[in-house]
Amino acid sequence: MSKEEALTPSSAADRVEQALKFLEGRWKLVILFRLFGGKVLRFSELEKAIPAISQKMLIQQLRQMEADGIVRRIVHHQVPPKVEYCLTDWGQALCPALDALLQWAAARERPGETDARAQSARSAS
Amino acid sequence: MSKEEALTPSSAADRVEQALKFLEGRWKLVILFRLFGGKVLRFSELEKAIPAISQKMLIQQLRQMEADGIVRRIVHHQVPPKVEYCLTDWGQALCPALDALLQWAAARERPGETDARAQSARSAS
DNA sequence: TAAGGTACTCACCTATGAGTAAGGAAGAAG
DNA sequence: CTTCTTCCTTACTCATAGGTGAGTACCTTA
Repeated sequence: MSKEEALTPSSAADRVEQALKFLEGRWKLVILFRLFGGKVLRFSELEKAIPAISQKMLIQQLRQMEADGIVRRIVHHQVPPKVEYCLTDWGQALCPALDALLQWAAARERPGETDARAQSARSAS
Repeated sequence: MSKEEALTPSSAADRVEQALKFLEGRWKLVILFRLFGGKVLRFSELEKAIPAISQKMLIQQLRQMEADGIVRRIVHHQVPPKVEYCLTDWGQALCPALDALLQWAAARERPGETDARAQSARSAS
């Protein structure tokens, strides 16, 4: 509200698209929600928690999220290998944003939730 | 906060994915931001406002958004055809959700914005 | 009759993401 | 020396979203 007043429709759309890129990917959200709340899971635990995912996809999505700074990867140099994953602070910070999205979706077909004015002009046939 | 306590990680991820489906599509957000603020534009105006889009893509995205209940289509039965598009109330209600997303994205690489505690466990090498 | 603008449709092509199947490093256990 | 577990990689196929370019229906103007 205080520093950006010169955002055109295009630039705003661009930024949102950039933000959404972090969430794109068939399994990112599933992983995210498994890790919300400060949970720390190892690779095999995630595999068990998400039966439908393949190892390749799991690691691919995890790596992308790690590169994006959403999840943190903790390697324990043991044998057999042990690698744990958890959210970064920034990853945790997604919670309110996703919540806003959920509330928006929940307001579908439920008039008078966001603002009470009825929709006036309908079709000037 | 009051009615849904039984949402598993999977179901929550599912709902967010459902919500994000409404925004998926190369041009949806661009169109959305052109229409935010109660603006009413006709087809040719949208075409001019978004030069990179083709007619097919424009109409495709508009139709999907109309079917989703995000935009309203107003047909004037004139003789050069005139069709106008604007957002529904629900479409307008997307604003705060997208704003939350933007704020989250803006918090990247800026520590101490959401919560001030430093990240403790780093890598148990 | 012909040209032209507006909103829209259709047939086709391609780049990308998702998926499957298989294999590999690196020791510990036997 | 073989086998086991765990995490991860590589090679390949496939479905789909996105994109191009052309065409259509309608009526006006000249």
